[in-house]
Amino acid sequence: MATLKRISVQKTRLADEIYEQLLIAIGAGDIAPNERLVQERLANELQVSRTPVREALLRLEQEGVLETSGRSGFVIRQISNAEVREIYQARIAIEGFAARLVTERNDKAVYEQLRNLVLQQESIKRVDISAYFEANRTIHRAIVEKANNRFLLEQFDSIWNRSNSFRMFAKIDDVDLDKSLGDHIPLIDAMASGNGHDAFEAMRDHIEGGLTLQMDAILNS
Amino acid sequence: MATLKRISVQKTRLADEIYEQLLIAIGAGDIAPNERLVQERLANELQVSRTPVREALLRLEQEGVLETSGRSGFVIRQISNAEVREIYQARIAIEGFAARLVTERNDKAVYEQLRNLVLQQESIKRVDISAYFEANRTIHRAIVEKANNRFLLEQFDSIWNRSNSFRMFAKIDDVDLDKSLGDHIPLIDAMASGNGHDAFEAMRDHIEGGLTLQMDAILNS
DNA sequence: TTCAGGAATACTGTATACAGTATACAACGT
DNA sequence: ACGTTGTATACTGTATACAGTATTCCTGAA
Repeated sequence: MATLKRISVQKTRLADEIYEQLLIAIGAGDIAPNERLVQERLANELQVSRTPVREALLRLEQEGVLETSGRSGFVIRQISNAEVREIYQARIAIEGFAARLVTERNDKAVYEQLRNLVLQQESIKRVDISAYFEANRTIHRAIVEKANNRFLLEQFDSIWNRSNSFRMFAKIDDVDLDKSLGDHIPLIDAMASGNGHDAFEAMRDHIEGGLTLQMDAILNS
Repeated sequence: MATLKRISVQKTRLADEIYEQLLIAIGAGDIAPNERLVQERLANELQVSRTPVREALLRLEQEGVLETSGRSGFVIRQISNAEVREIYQARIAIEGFAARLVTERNDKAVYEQLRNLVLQQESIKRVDISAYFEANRTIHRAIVEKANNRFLLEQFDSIWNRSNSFRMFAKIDDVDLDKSLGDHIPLIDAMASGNGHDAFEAMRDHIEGGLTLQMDAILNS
């Protein structure tokens, strides 16, 4: 008998779907910063019981997206300015080293794929902040993916999920975001130059540029 | 009226305690690699209900320590050789950059504190692998702590928890572990020399030395 | 002995029930 | 109006109940 493919079993837990939905809702700003996420209310809205809702909320709490507000439910965790700086710094550690690893692979095909992706993402219509955010995330994630290290990728996702919930770019002017998004080709070029250290420093400069924009926007708002 | 201290509220969830216990038990090797962790059995042993046990297991699954084994409970997730390499590589990203940050702070007092800690940890009686592991973890964690970045520290913990559950050093000879533990003072010296890049590379060399020991041990066993 | 088939079971995932405590509210006195 | 006290409520955390499916075990035929 021919070996048959296992039919997709969708061994999916409700908790996972709820987790995803909440993350998206938070990123889209559909949940107000002070809104209380109450298990029973969410369960009613989603037409499930409290159990999977609770599991999703606990996971988001664990990941630093939500925090428990005593006996009044969960709330989106607010990030201080100091934490914003630390997030960008941690990104340098991960994405900078990923850029170095990619460079040390020295595979021309990889650079071409990255360049194509950047061009494609830069050309999308950016109607809102979320679109900017996703384009940026897609580009940076692709670089980390090319480093072939699932732990670096995991940590990338972990840190970006938090930025997502903070709606990191919400305060930056469109014109600056546009400029920042256009900064990616030089980054790939630096990687393609072949020196791992230069690649790291290029990523570092790029991310620090983003941090500067972010902090200026916060201070001017 | 005198201001009274808030009595310790211990707003602790059972799930958190169970999580800690399981992590310790796994690290100590008290749970066999193929042992099935069944919710109801654990609940009976711990004299609690399935709910907090399940929450702890789900968290450990999420963190990559356990994996679900279909309808036969949870099992310790085995790590492939490729993943071992990736773990060490991710450590270079995080701990290397942390070393650079510490060096760029250029605070003499910090180096002294680190040196004292290293001397203290190197002198402990090492009765078993776990003691080695913890001494090593303590030293490296202290360095990351000095970088003053809670996200780097979080990622450090995340990755070391996995190593712990993998019983990372279990196969390495005592004599090699001894030598490796003695390698930390030169590392601090390199940081104290004041150049951030050198600090990064020193940490990189140090961690890659550990990787070599690890891989040799695996291949010879 | 080995394999197929089917019943029993073991375990998960989800729903519901219960207990306890912080929070909100209302009533009262000042 | 304002604060204080008692009471109701809302919400969490934990326990238990239920449903469904993979896994195991047993039986019997080849």
